[in-house]
Amino acid sequence: MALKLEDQLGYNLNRTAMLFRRELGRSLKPFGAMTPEQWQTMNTLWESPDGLSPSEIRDITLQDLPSISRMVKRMEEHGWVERLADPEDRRSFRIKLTAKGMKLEKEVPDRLQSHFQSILGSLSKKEGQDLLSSLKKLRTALGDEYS
Amino acid sequence: MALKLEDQLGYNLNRTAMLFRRELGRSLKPFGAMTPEQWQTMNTLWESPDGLSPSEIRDITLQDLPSISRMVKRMEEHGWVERLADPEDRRSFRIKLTAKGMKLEKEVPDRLQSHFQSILGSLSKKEGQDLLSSLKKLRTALGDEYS
DNA sequence: CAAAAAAAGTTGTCAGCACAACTAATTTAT
DNA sequence: ATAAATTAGTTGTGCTGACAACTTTTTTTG
Repeated sequence: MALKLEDQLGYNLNRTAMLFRRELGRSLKPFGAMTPEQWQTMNTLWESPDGLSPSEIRDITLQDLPSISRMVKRMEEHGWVERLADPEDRRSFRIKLTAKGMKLEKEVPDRLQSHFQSILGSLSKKEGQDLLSSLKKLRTALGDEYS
Repeated sequence: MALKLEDQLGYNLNRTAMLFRRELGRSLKPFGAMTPEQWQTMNTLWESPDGLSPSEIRDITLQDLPSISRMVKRMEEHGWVERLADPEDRRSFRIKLTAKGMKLEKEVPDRLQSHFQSILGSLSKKEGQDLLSSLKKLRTALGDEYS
């Protein structure tokens, strides 16, 4: 190919995301076997007092429904969430945090945030903004529609 | 959190990479059930006439050795590659393309390349360069050392 | 209103990531 | 030179991504 692998966007995008996920997973290890995907889901739930349906989680996190279905089962077993019937649609249900799940919000993110901020701190403010803007453009080109 | 999810770098990075991989997988579908990871591996092999060891593939693609071990088995079954003893190190071996595997280089990438170039074309030349540069900085911050 | 189409989840299967535990071979140290 | 440490790869397990097939419920059509 014309371009060296090291200078291809797709390669760097994928590699950076993999490293990021790996680092997140390892940082999460001390906190009760929470996976990156579970952490992402917990994050969305911490911001959603009314709970979320599996479909809503899918739209936010891009996980597929089968994975969410099985992940929620595990999160229930951990006691972080519970499934409540959706009064409006009997096909669906609401996933809501338990008291235990809510407590995790205070315990987990603090150290994580400082850790990842130091990583993102390797970029200047402008670089960060430009990166964000470019990623959003790529998302649009990849057919991702967002608000 | 202070930042909306939609404006977090990690979120956008992960989401863009997932969309990219998904799109690649779907584009690859017509070509004999090749997965994105297998395609990435084939790409490195097309540029390595002497073959690669599993460890070398790991360094290039960031896949882990267990996955590579099992992936190579499948690629052998497809008849794309073969495993040859490494005369220098009996623990290792060389993975080399078969004639069938080499032929795939001409058949697959053409349409793929134009497809993904149109996606990457949503960024200007400068945006692409800046994106690349920022991703490399993040890689470094994430402990990835590269030439 | 009844039939058809669409949507929400679940389950099964295959592929990949991460990690642990293991074997075999090579390198380093004593 | 032998013992210890390291390296290369494999196998097993749990979790996730993608897709197909399926059930149940809701929405749309005729």
